[in-house]
Amino acid sequence: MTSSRERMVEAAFALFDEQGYDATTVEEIVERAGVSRSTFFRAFGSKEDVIFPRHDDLQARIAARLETGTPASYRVALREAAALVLAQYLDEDQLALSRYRLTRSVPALRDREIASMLGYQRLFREHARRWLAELGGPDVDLHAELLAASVVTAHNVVLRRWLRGETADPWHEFDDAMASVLAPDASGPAAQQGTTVVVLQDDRPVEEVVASVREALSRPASRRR
Amino acid sequence: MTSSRERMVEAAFALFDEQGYDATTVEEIVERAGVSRSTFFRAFGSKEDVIFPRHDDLQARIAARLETGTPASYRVALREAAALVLAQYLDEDQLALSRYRLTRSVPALRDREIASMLGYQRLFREHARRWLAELGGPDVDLHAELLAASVVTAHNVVLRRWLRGETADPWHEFDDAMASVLAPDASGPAAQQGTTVVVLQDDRPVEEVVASVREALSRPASRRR
DNA sequence: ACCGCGACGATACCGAGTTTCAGGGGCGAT
DNA sequence: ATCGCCCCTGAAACTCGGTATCGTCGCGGT
Repeated sequence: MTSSRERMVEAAFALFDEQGYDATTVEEIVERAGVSRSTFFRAFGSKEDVIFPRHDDLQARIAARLETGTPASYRVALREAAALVLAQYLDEDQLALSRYRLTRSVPALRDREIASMLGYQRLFREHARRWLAELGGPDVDLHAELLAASVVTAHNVVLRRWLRGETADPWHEFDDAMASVLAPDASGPAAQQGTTVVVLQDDRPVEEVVASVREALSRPASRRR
Repeated sequence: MTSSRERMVEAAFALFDEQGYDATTVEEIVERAGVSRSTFFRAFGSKEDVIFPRHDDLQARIAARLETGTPASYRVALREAAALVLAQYLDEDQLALSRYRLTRSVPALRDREIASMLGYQRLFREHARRWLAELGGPDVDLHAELLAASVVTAHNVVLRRWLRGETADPWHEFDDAMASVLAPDASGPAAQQGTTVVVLQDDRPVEEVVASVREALSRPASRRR
């Protein structure tokens, strides 16, 4: 005996696959699932929510994991909390792939997924802020924000690769991505670019630089450096 | 003679301030603005869009500036593109503050603003990907993504501080934030003596650009823009 | 049997957004 | 001046997501 909630999720994804998200009404979903409109909105609150059936659950597990972190081990806490998200998607498998197709094609759903990711990022940020505050350092707010954004972004890159079928070993890529973001001696993404800024002039007189600029502007744009 | 578009924006913000976003219907807005419902939806497409009246315009300006970037000068391009966003908010002033109050209290609008920020971030990411690809280096995708996320996040921290009235000099904080995310290590001697000249846009008269360069070189490095 | 409670269904209603049709006012061409 | 064209506007009907209300059924506890 499948629960009516499961039947609604199943019916919804099937109909979205068949005729698209916008073209599918809640009326059709509840009809196929054999329930009433009231039941649908009681269970999911909105038509969009049925796309992310286990969102609340995941958010709670992330919060729980972050709660156990300490300033001394905050990198591990962030890494494992991000791993919870990846594990959830890998576990959902077909559901995650269907959702990916939908979020690619329907802007409203894409925005919705982004918002939920930012929800996770908010959890990361708040905990990072506390940890970094205890550790001390300059501009804790900015650093915590950047840390959370980097972790979530790195996770998303790996997740998206898996969703596109571009990787066979997402966990390995996840470890690498987390290492490049959370490595103790790395100060941020800019420090790892391995690129150099081109210094065009150093101690030439100002007027000489100005002359170079004027000359450069008279050349075709494609040749400018 | 104010345009009907302006009157609608004005009426909408006034009503949102008075009675909140959800409690205000489009009917009331158009009534105060003296236009019809049809006109409203023709001009803005949705009730949410009226909150971000110049969004399309800003997005276009960001894209235009990023187009002028080169691999050698990508940090400056990113920095100045981000500066466009901050400048837009500072310019809107009261409108930006009203919007901030709304986005804090109405989840739907918060999601909407996040989505538009991510729209900017997407522009940053795509251009960063191209630039980093030309420069070479490991995992261009990941680093382009992290770079874009870091720039946007750093910008948002400064913007939010200004919106909360926590800073009197947002441009100074912006410079610092961008430096901590974009600048190569500034402790080397080359960074102290060097002068980097980057021409981003060339639709201004040559002499005007030259004048800007001369003037900029006479100012302290941290204040250049 | 009685009660409480939680899940479900039916209905009415609100408001956002779309579609369609009907003016109406500039504006250049003849 | 008149005609035709086009763009902007208004009016009204319609779809559909989401909310609120109320009645019903099942089920365990007493």
